[in-house]
Order: sequence, then C-alpha cells, then structure tokens
Amino acid sequence: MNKAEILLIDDEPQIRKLLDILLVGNDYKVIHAATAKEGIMMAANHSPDLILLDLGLPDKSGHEVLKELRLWYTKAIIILSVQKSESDIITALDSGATDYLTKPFRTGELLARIRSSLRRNQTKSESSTFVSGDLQIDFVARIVTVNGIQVKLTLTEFNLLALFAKEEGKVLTHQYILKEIWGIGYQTETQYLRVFVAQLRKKIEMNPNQPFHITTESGVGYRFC
Amino acid sequence: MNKAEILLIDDEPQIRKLLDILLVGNDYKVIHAATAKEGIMMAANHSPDLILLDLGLPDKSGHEVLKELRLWYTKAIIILSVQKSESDIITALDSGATDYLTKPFRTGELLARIRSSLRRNQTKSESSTFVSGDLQIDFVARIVTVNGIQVKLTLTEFNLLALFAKEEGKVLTHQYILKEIWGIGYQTETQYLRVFVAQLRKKIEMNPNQPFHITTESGVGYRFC
DNA sequence: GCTGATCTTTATAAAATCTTTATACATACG
DNA sequence: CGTATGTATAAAGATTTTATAAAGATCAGC
Repeated sequence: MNKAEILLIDDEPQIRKLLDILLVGNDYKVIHAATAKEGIMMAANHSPDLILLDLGLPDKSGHEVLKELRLWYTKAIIILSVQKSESDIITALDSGATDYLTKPFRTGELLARIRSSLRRNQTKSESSTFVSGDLQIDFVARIVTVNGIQVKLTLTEFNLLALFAKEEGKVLTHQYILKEIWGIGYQTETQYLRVFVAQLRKKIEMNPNQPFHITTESGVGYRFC
Repeated sequence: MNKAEILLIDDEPQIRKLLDILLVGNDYKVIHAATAKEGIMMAANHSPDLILLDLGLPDKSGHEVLKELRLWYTKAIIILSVQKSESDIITALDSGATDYLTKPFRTGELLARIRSSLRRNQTKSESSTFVSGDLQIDFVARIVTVNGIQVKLTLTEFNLLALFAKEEGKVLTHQYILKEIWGIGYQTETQYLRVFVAQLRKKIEMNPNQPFHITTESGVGYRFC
C-alpha cells in the first residue's frame, strides 16, 4: 500500500511546519503550497489524495479556491479555518468541502477526519494496478494493457503474469512457478512453463525476440521487471 | 427526485421533536427510534438514506450501535453527542461514522453537513440510471431499453444485468455472481449462470453471437462494459 | 385446478484453452 | 568441431469450458 499524498495549502509557515510533522509522523506524504495560486497548481500537477485548505489565504478567498478546485478535483478537501461563523461553514460544505475544522483543532481529531475522508475515497475505486513501463495490470478487473492497448490473456497466462508482477525483480525458479500456478505435482513440467512464457512474451513484449519484461535466467528460471 | 429519508435515533423526545421540525421543514422524510434496538431494526427495514445517531442511548452504547450498523449499512451515519472528548470523536470516526457533531449544534451547520453527506452518498452509489452505448438501465423503475426500445426482462435477468452494470469493467467470477444473485450455496451451479447470460445476450445484444456488452472470460467469469 | 410465466435441469454442439509432441536454436565445454 | 544441456516456438491432440435449445418443474394469480 502506497502512502496517501496530502496537499497542504496554508500561508502560515508555523502551521505548515506543525502539520507537516504531524502528517509525516503518521505516514502520509505531504506537499506544501503557501498561496491559492500555488495550491491549485500543485493540486493539478500532483493530484493528491486529500487537500487540507486554509480559508485565510493572502491572494484569494478560500471559498473561491474551493469552488475552483471542485470544478475538476473529486477527492477529499478538508477546510481548516479560524473562522467559526456558521455561514462560512455552510458555504464551504455546500461548495463541496468534505469537512470543516476550526482552528485551533485537536490533532487526533484532525487525523481521524483525514482517515475517514480517505477511507471514503478509496471505496469508490479500489482498483489495485501495477505499472511497469508500457505494461499495466489491473488485478481486480483482470485487465492488462500494453501502451494503452488492451491485451487478451487466458486464465493461466494472466495468473502467470500476476505472479511475476507480484514478485517483481526477483528470479523465480521453474519449480516455484510451477508449484504456484499448476500446483504441487507439476514441478517437473518445465515445458508447460516454456510454452506459456513464450505465449506471454508474444502478447506483452514489444519485441518478443529480445524480451524486456520477462527475461530468462538460464538454468534457474525467469525474472520479471 | 424523491425526498431523502433520515432515521433519527435519540432517546430524548424534545430533541427528536426539534430535529423532526427542522428536517421536515427542509423537505426530508423523517423516521424515529428512541432506543438502539429499535434504531437498528428500523435501519434494516427502511434502509434510510442517512442516520442521525445520538451516542447517549439508554440500552446500548452508541459506539456499539455504530459498529453493528456498519456491518451492513453503507450510507451516511452522522453522530450527535454531548460528548466532545477527542477520544469519543476518534473512536466514532474510525468506526465508520461519516461525521460527528457535538450538542448543542447549530442547525444550519447540521443541515449543511447532512446535505454534504447525502451528496456523497449519491455520487458513490449508482445514479438511478445507467447508460452504455445503446443500452440504458433504470434501476429504480427496473426498465431496460436498447436503442430506445423497451426490453422485458425477468426478475433474475434484471438482477443479473444490474449486478453487471454496478461492477462495470471488472471481471466478475462465476462464484461471485452466483453468490450475489442466487445466494450462498449456489456457487457451483455455473450452468444456471450460462443459461441466464445467454438469455440476457439474446435480449440486449445487437448481435448475440458476438456479444459487446457481456463478454466471456473463459475459466473465470464474465465482464460487462 | 388451470394457465402462463419463470426458473431449473438436461443434452449436445461449438469454442477456447491446456497439454503434448516435434523440431529448431543457442550456448557451454571438452 | 561435435555433443550435451537448456531454451523457444509452432502446431496437433486432448480436455475443459461455454453456448444454446428444449424439456421438465415450480410458482403466482385467477
């Protein structure tokens, strides 16, 4: 599981510092922006998993920033603000804020609300994908694409590729692969493996004669990268 | 658009009365429960769009109620509580609460947070209609049209198609589909599935011999797109 | 109980996939 | 160079999986 990336838009350096320590300490990846303009730009470039937005920015009203972000940004936006007026809260929530916390906030509560927001993001699209160069594997949907073009794999071909991807970089012995894909008792049928590796290469390698993803480790097995 | 239905679980009659007036006045349909037991039962029977849950119930801890509800209830649950201790808030949010408001709360803010939660519900769950090329499915009215022409589906056929549409793009295994449509214990009856897929294709595919919407993933299951 | 609709079960042909065989290529080593 | 070992690939054969029709069973409404 990768770290969730949080974009922090706040003009006060002390607050940014404080939150940075808090969030990094809780295993999030944090990126910073000090102004509205910078914040929107970073949101567009990084597409973070969650945005913490201070309403009191120097160059633009936080409500405007929120509206602008919501034109395209669909993940969680939590508002942090010294403003605790009801109208501010209502405006922000109705503009698409996920949550609204007033400063000073309790750090434990902030973390819990971040977890809650991230959790809801996730359930929406839980496609665990693997990417390596031109190759992309979606394990849940069982879709494999090469340069964006979908490739049709049979059951065994897909299982084999998924095994390779899970053990990326390692050398997998013939015996190990045969045991995992075909089961115990097939560990001497290396010819099966050769046939299926050849078929896989034909489907996923740009140039099957000089395989890039699945390389042969003669006498041992295969390596995927 | 139908009125959203809100289940209010609170033992204090005055609060229920107050909230009822507020919510009905804002065009929600409201149902009441005074105890944890009653609340869970009503949630199961009515499947409301949102639950307002008071933590201070007489018969069971609110945290327990929350956990019990979250075993199956996936829509929004907003906690109302006089407890403003941080640990209560954290526990509730981590148990799956959508939001947490401390009493006394401001009515405008409550309404805004309700709107926010309901909005998220909607985008998350499927919109009431699904469109893909020539095919259109109205989940509420249970009507399916192909090129604007209404198609008559039986109960099981419709359930199957709805399941496919909900999980668009993914491969659904035979077992999963059988469990969802026929229930646990039918997971080996793949022949049922084949028969119904063939019937569905005959009804919704332009060219049933070369199916476009429901494709076969041999040895695994089916994919809808 | 009858009727019509739907679901379940059976039978069989067709398609897809997996297994096996055959053969060619590559590399290392005496 | 010739042989041995390991590998790649095509293609034929065997097996599994799937599509479809159609017969039998079940159920609700009249």
